[in-house]
Amino acid sequence: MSYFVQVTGDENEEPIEIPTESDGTLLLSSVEAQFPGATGLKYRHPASRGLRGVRLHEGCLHPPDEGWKFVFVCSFPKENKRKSDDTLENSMSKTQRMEKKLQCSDLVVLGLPWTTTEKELRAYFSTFGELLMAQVKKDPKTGKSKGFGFIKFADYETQLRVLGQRHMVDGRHCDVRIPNSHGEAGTRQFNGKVFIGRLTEDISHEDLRTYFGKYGEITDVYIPKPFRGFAFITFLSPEVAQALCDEDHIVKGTSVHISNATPKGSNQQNQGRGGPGGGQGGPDNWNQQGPGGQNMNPLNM
DNA sequence: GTTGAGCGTT
Repeated sequence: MSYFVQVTGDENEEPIEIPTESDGTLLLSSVEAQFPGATGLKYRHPASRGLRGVRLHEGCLHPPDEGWKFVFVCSFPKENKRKSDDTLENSMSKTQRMEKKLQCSDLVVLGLPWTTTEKELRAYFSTFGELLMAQVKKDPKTGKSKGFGFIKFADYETQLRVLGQRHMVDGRHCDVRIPNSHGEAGTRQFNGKVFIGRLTEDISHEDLRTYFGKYGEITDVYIPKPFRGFAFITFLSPEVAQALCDEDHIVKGTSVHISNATPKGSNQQNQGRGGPGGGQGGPDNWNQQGPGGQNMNPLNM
């Protein structure tokens, strides 16, 4: 005789009744059929008021001593590892990525007065809409402005409005354009490694892990020492890395650019190795070791 | 101490 167990994906949702097996156990696969991704069940025990897990053995969920008379809630992986606003932000960026056209990009602001500060830049462009980032590019030695900067808006509509007109900042006409660097570079991705460009020195390993950990498990973060303005992040999932490629992300107020960890100017390191057809310096060759155990691939892929 | 088309420390 089979019994129906009330199972819900969330404590506030209406339960679905799922049939047990003839031996009184509930198959995890039956639960998964209704709640894809579920890894187990839990329930709130009336006496202890605490959440209790249901015993799971070889795909069979075993009833508590009281039987299947509670409402059981599905457990999902990583459920407690993530704050709710994190998951929100996560799914947000996922849907935004599907509509890349509607996503704001960094904008370059040309023709700024030499004296305009980041604060003034922000003050001016904030009048159009929420600003996520504002930077004035300066000479690192003198600290003087180079006369241009970068901004990023939260809303695409705002971006369109700002792009469609000329601007007056501190008494000087300025142009706002889509940066040249925004082109679609190599979309190929061979593993989970991405290049993080335009990094600033105040961004640490931990900052990168914290920020990019939202998108997937990170297996490595590499920041060259001495500082060189870039880093590499390796994700467990190549798909995650792929999805992030060619995007701009704001980490600690700096817009960093993510791109494929493939060297830009396919360097000639593999020449003379006698690959058929002149060895096109592809990923297959990159793991070959040079003399002295040196990795021939400059990017350590 | 300057400048005025451009593009962000691979």
